[in-house]
Amino acid sequence: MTDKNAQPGNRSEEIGADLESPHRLIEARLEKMAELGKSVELYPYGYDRTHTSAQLQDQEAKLAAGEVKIRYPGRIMAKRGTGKTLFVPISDEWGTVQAYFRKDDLGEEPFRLIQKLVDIGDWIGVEGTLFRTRTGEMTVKVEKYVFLAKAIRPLPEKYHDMSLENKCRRRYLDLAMNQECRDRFKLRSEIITEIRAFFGREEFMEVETPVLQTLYGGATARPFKTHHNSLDMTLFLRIADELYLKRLIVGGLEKVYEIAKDFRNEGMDRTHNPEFTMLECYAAYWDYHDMMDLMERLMGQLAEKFSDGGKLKYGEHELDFGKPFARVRFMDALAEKTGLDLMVLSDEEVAKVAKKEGITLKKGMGRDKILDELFSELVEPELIQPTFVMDHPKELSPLAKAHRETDGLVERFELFVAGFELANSFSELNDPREQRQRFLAQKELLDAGDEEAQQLDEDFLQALEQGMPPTGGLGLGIDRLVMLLIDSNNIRDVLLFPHMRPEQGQV
RNA sequence: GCGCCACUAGCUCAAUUGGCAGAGCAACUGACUCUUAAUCAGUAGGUUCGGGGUUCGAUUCCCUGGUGGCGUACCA
Repeated sequence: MTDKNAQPGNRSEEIGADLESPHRLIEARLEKMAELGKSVELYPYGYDRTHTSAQLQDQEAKLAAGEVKIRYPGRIMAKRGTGKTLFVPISDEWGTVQAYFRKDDLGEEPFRLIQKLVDIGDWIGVEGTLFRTRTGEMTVKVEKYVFLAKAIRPLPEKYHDMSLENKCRRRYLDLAMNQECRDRFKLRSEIITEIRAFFGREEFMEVETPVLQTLYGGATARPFKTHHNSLDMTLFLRIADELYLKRLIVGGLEKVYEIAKDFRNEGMDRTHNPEFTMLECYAAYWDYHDMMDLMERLMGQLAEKFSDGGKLKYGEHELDFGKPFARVRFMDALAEKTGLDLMVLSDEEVAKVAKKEGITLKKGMGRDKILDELFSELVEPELIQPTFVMDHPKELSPLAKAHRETDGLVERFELFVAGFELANSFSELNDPREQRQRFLAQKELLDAGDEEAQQLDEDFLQALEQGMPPTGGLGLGIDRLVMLLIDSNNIRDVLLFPHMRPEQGQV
C-alpha cells in the first residue's frame, strides 16, 4: 500500500540508520569494538554456564560455603566503578546478579578492558566465587571473564519506564529492561502448557488445520484476503477453525482441539488484535451441557494453579472459579433488564425497545441481531463473576443445533467473565438439511447488507452429509484468558508483538 | 471509521504571553579498591515528527500529512 502523501522522515531519525555517518553513540561503541576486537573474540560460539541467576539465589548457602567456582553469563545492565574496582549487575532470563571486578585480581589489561571498553548492554560471562558484600548483596567475585556479544546500540534509560509504544514496537528492549515483562510472557507460556496438559488429561487430540482457506467460515467476521500465485486464486486467512475440526469429527476422530491463530479484519482496541489465539475443541457424543462442565473443570484447574485458592483478582473484582458457574438463559436475562418478554413481541416492538435503549439500528439488522445488541448493551457489562449465558436466538448462531425444547432458540452458551466474552459453545448442528437452510438464511442477510454473514460452504455440507455424530464444540479466547489470569486489561500486555502500524521509513 | 489529546537529545521528560531549546540517565575526558539510581569535576550531544502558512521572530498560532494514547463504533 503506497501513500501518495507519505513523506520521508516523519519521525525522529532512527539512530544508526545512516551507515555512512553513524550516530555518535553508535560510533563510540564501534570504536571500542574495534579496539576490543584486537584482543578478544567479540562474538564467540557459546558459553559453558554452571548456574543461572535463579540457581545462584537458590543454592547460595552451598556455593558460598564451598568456594565453588561458578560461571554465570548475562547482559550488563549498569556499571558502578571506583577507580580500581567495578560492580556490574548482570541479568539473565530469571533475574540479576552483580559481578565484582577488582584490578588486583584481574590484572592491568583485563581490568582496563572491562572498565573502558565493555558497555552497558553487552553480554559477558563471569567466572569466580560467590560472596556477600558489606551491604549484603549476593555477588560474583570475578577471577576471569569472557566476552559473549557486543551491543552497538545503547539500552534505554534505566529508571524510567519506556513509553507504551516503545515497549510494543521494540519488545526485545521491554524484555531486556523489565523482569516483570519476562515473567509475564513466561506465565503466558505456562498457562498454555497447562491448557494443553488439561486437554491431554481429558483425552483430546491436538490437531492442525489450514490457515489458508478458500472459503472462510465458522464465525461472523470480515477476513484477510490473500492470493496464491501458482494456482492464481484468492485465499482467505482463517477467521476460525470450526468447519475443519467438525470435518475431523465426521472422519471419526472423537475428541479434537486446536490452539490456532485466527485473523479478523476488524478494528483494534484493548481487547482486539487482528491476529489472536483461539482454542477450539470438539467432542463427539457431547452436547453443550457437557461443554459447560468441561469449561468449569478447565477454569477451575487454571484458577487453582495460577491464583490463590481459585479466587482470582482482576482489577477491582475478585473472581471465583472455585464453584459451579452461574447459568442464565439469554432471553431471561433480557427479560429481567427490560421487564418485557421479548420472545412474544413483534419485530417492530423489539426494534422500538432497542431504540429506547439507545441502540442505533442499521440496515440489514434482523430481529435477533437487535436482541444481541440489546444483550451486549444491557446485560454483558454486569456479568462479572463467571456466568454461562445460554440458549441464544437462532439467527445469531447458524452452526448451532436448534434447542430441544424451545422454538427459535439454539443450544448455545457463552461464558462471560469480568464483562467480556471468554468462550462460546454449542451443541453442533449436524443435520445437513437444516445446515443448508441456515446457510441460505445467512445468504439472505448477506444480500441484505450484513457484511459478516456466513457463506455457504458446499464442501463442509458434503462432509455433514456423510454423517456427523452429535457433537459439542467450544471456542475459547486464549489471549483474553491470559489477560484474566495475569490481571491485565490490555491485550498488548499478553502479545509479544501486538500489531502496530509501521513507522515511516521502516516499511 | 469517528472524536479528543500528545509527539522536543539515544531514553524519560521540562521550556512563562510567540522572544537565545533545558534537566536526569546514557555517552566522552579525568579522580576514586565493597558500589546499589555510586559519587565528584569537566565535555559533547537538537531538522523541537514531516510539509506548508501567519509573523521582525514559531517548540509555541493556523492548515496539511504521519505515528501514538484515550474514548467511541464494529468485533472475540
